Amino acid sequence: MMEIKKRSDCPISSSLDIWGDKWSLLIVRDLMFKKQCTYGDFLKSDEKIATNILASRLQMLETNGVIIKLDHPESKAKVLYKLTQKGVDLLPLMIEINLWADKYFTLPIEIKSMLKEVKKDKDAFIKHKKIELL
Amino acid sequence: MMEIKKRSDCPISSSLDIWGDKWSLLIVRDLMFKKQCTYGDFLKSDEKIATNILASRLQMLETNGVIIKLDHPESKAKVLYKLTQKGVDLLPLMIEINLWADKYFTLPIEIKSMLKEVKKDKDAFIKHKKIELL
DNA sequence: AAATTCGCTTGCGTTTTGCAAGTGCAAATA
DNA sequence: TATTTGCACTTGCAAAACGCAAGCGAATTT
Repeated sequence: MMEIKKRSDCPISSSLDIWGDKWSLLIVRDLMFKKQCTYGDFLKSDEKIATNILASRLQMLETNGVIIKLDHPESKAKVLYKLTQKGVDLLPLMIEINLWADKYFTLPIEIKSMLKEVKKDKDAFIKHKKIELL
Repeated sequence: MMEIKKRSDCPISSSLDIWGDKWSLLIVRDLMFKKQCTYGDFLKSDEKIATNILASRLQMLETNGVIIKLDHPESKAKVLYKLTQKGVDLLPLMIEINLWADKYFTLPIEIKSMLKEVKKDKDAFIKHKKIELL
C-alpha cells in the first residue's frame, strides 16, 4: 500500500521521497517542539491538516522508521506518537529551516527567543534537545 | 497566478509553502552542487522532472526570490538560472539533509567524499561554497 | 444504557501531477 | 535565403493526490 519509490540515489531526492511534502515535517515539528503526541493533537495544529492526509502521513513516517506508535499510558483509546532516533536526527535540519525562515520571514516571538538560544550555541542546543527527546 | 498562501506563522510551515514539494529542492540542488543553470540542464537530471512541473517550480522559486533568470552570455535562446542570496542561504539546510541521508541511505561515493569534507569542518565548507556561488 | 471521545476510513468533488505533443523564437546549417 | 535544429516553455488530457464532510468501531465517560 505504502510503497517507497526512490527516484534516484541522490540524498536530497531520497529524503524528499520520504518527507518531501507540505505536511510531513509539520508532524515532525509537533513531535519535536510542541510535544504533541496523539492523533487529535496533530489535528489541533494551526495548519489544519485533514484527517485522511494525517493518517497517510503518519503511516508513511512510521513505515520509514521516522516515528513509532506507542500505547498511551492513560487509555487504550488513545495512541502515542513519538520520534525514533531517525526522527530525532532530523533536528539539525529542522533548526536550519528555522534559521533560514528567521532571515526571510517575520516569526512569532516565542520562536525568535528559541532561536536566540540556538544562535548562542547551536551544538549545545541540539545536544540538549536530543537528550530530552529520546 | 502564483499566489503564496501562508498556512500559519510557523517557520517550518512558511518555508514548506515555498519549497515544500518533491521537486523544488532538487532544482536548488542542481544550482548548488551541479552548477546546472539552463532549463535543459534541469531536465537532464536523474529524477526526470516533467517540463510543465519544472516551469511552474522555476516560476515559484523566482517569484519567491530564491532564484533569478539571467541572459545567457552565449545565446539569446538560452536562459541562465542562478541562486540568489536567499537561495544560497539554503546551503546549510541542504547540507543537513545530506548528512541525515548519509546516516540512513547508501549514497554514491562522490557524494560521500564531499560529505567527508563537510564533516571535517562544516562551517569552513559552507563559507567556501557560499563564496563560490555568489 | 446512552452519549461522547478517539483514531481512523470512506466518498466524492477539486486540484495537482505526469506524460506527450505542440508552439514560437533564436541560431545553426544547407 | 530557406530550412532545419535547439531551446524554453505551453497545452491537453488522463491519473493520482488533496481537502472536506461524514461515517464507523472500539474505548471511555455519564
